[in-house]
Amino acid sequence: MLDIKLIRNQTAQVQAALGKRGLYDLQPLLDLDDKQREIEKKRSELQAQSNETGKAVGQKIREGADPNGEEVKALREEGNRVKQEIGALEPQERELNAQIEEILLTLPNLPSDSTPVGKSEDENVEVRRWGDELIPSSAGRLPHYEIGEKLGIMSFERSVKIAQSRFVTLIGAGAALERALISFMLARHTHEGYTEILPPILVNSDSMQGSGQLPKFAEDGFKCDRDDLWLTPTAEVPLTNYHRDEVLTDDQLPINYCAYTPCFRREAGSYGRDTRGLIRLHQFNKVEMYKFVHPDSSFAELEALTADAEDILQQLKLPYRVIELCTGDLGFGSAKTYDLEVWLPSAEKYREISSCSNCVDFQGRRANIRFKESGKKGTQYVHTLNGSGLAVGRTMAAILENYQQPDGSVKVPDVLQKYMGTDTIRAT
RNA sequence: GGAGAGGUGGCAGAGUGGUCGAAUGCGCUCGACUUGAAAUCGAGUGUACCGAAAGGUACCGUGGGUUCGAAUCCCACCCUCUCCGCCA
Repeated sequence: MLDIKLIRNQTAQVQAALGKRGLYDLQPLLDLDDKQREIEKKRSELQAQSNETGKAVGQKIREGADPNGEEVKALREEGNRVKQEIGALEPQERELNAQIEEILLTLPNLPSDSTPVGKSEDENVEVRRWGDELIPSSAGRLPHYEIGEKLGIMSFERSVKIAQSRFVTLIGAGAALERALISFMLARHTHEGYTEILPPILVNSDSMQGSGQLPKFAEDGFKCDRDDLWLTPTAEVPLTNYHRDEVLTDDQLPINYCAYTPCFRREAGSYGRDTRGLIRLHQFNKVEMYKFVHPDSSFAELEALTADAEDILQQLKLPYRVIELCTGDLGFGSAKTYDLEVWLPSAEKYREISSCSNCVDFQGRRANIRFKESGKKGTQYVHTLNGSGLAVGRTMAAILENYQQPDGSVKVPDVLQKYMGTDTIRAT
């Protein structure tokens, strides 16, 4: 959520920054804000008057005036009159506040100054590449889902029977590889100072709003209607809301969390795309990293977070590149985002496997997460960052394709062998 | 699912219609004492909104209601805890 004060006082700058993402007209919001403040001012003056009257009644009675006498009665009537005036203003103010809130909740974050300006993903900027020399020749490379089915370690057909399309069932070494990846990633992150969290993966609507999925992206989520609970689309949701409505102290920051969770997404609007394989499923596993940090350090923390995600790919020896998203492709809550894209030989393409974002104070304001700086008055909103470290299914896909061998087997990456108890996956 | 208890400031815990944003204790900050620390003593210490400021307003789980006036009374809802049932 954007700061209404910022919008009010620096309208031109905010308008320009939003303009880089698309078209947003702030004028209706500003008009509502003007009206709201005018009414609030009036109402609070009347309220003061009413408080005075109330006090006067108490005063008189304590001084021995007849509670039913003329003097007190006159004051009561005065009180009633003021109360009526207030009663007329209150619904107006409530309505205005609701409208303002509604607009604020649908405005995306401002892109950072350093974010490249562009309309679509075509204008994203490649920042760096790693592991070019590891890219295998693509001759004879099968797509991961064919490898998986040949090895007997994944089944899409049976998953349709159990659930529907866009689900996978992993079998034997496939299940073990998924589990190995989760363990490996968590071990790496906890070793580097991230505290492991295993949160609820059903979350309420307040949580979905706090991290930015609601109200705008209700279509994308799976919901349990009877309970007002949603299946988490990402661990970012429970992790953000873990500290919702809290006031932290500056010596607690930065807070680093990592979490493994299943993630659930409808993937509405992508019906024709990635219909086969592990790339786009309704349910997938992800290890997420999340930071609550001091505003002064959030952009440096984004570099660190991205490096933490990259380290997983480097340890797995998977070639990848780092993309900085342009303003037109930036996520709703993000001010600056790096995507990590891993090389998929069968497609001869890089595919997104991680997204690392600095949301600055956007989620902090939505979820009301503040911190107190010792020696300073008042509170400030924390800055939050999130990054996949990594999407597990896509990592599995990348391993199967990059590590496949001429005989049809798949070599297990060195760092995973101790988790798998084997160095090769073969058809059984 | 059934029965009961309860939700007050960073924490603990008073407060059952008026001067209560809220006693007291702990914690925290500053000061005094001390070589330093502890202990002790003194002062201070919530958040948000409006306002240039003075100041004003709101907030005692949430939302309504009664009243000139509500933490306190009434209604609804939410949540937590205990016991019973069920259950991995």
